[in-house]
Amino acid sequence: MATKQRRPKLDDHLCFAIYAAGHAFNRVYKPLLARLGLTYPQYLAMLVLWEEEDVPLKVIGERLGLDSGTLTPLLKRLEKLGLVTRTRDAADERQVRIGLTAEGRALQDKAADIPTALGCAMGRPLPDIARLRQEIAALRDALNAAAEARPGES
Amino acid sequence: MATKQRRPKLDDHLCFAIYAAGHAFNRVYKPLLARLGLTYPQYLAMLVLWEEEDVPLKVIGERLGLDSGTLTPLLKRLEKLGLVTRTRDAADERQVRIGLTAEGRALQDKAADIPTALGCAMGRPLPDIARLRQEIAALRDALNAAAEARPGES
DNA sequence: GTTTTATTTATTGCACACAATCTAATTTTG
DNA sequence: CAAAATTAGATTGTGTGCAATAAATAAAAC
Repeated sequence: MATKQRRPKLDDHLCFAIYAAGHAFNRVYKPLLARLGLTYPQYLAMLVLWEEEDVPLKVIGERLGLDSGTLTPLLKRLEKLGLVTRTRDAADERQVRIGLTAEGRALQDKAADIPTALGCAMGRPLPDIARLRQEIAALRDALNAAAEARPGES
Repeated sequence: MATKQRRPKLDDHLCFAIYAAGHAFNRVYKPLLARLGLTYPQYLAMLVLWEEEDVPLKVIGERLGLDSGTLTPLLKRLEKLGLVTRTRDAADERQVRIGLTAEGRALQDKAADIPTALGCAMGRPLPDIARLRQEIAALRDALNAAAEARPGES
């Protein structure tokens, strides 16, 4: 009687918990990132580039799970902000390689305190966070595999 | 040396795990909801209304964590689909009460198999899911409290 | 070497998501 | 009761997200 619920309510849904947590993260990040002039997805793109510069757009898309319809305008905005460069690859002119400007590289230092601020906002011990992150990553992989395998089969 | 990492990489971020898991959920839901003619946020709004009809827009906003700028057009689309009604409250004309049409109520049956499909896609035992959901809900509350308390303080 | 096929990016259109602003209606205050 | 403050929605503008399409280039097949 506790389980076997026919019509799950909104708050029983794991998907909604994730959805709402994503919004909550955004609310915490927004004022912190506003000082850098970045949105959250732009910050994620910068995280990729701070790990490795001069990568094709496609690689950023694979890392973030976003396609060119999202990334093309996003990266153009970062270019307009003077943080990244967009250049056609000379060897394969289909590819657009995304590089960092000096200003884009320098921004990493200004962003250095953000992870600390987020750690405080989450208010839980680090090992807890790490475990949760792994569980959610595994969940994401299972969902992506299911979406890939049977798109819409019930 | 294992901890105390100065510059966390993308995949170390819990926020990114949540962000990517949200996209993954959406990819699984999309083909399932397409058969009902709904998007995922529209489905969430219907979940609220299936719990309680004839509620003000504001109540839906509080349950989902969305504001009128998002909900007004979303509910107008649901109205155009013939699933909900939007009527000014006679007692307080500032409020728009959202009700269900017969068709909107009937849609609940057509959506009955979706939670099962999602359970399969997640591929983990139910108690596992429930615990994860609670942990993420607690995280969301902590983040929202932090965003509320100090908007942008580092 | 030319035709076909596949890959990569860009573009367009639709639907969120949220800040800021506006309007109308209600409640509070004096 | 009248003025001020609050509240509920709507509107506008910016920025994702993704499907579908187009365009350009490279690789493969013949």
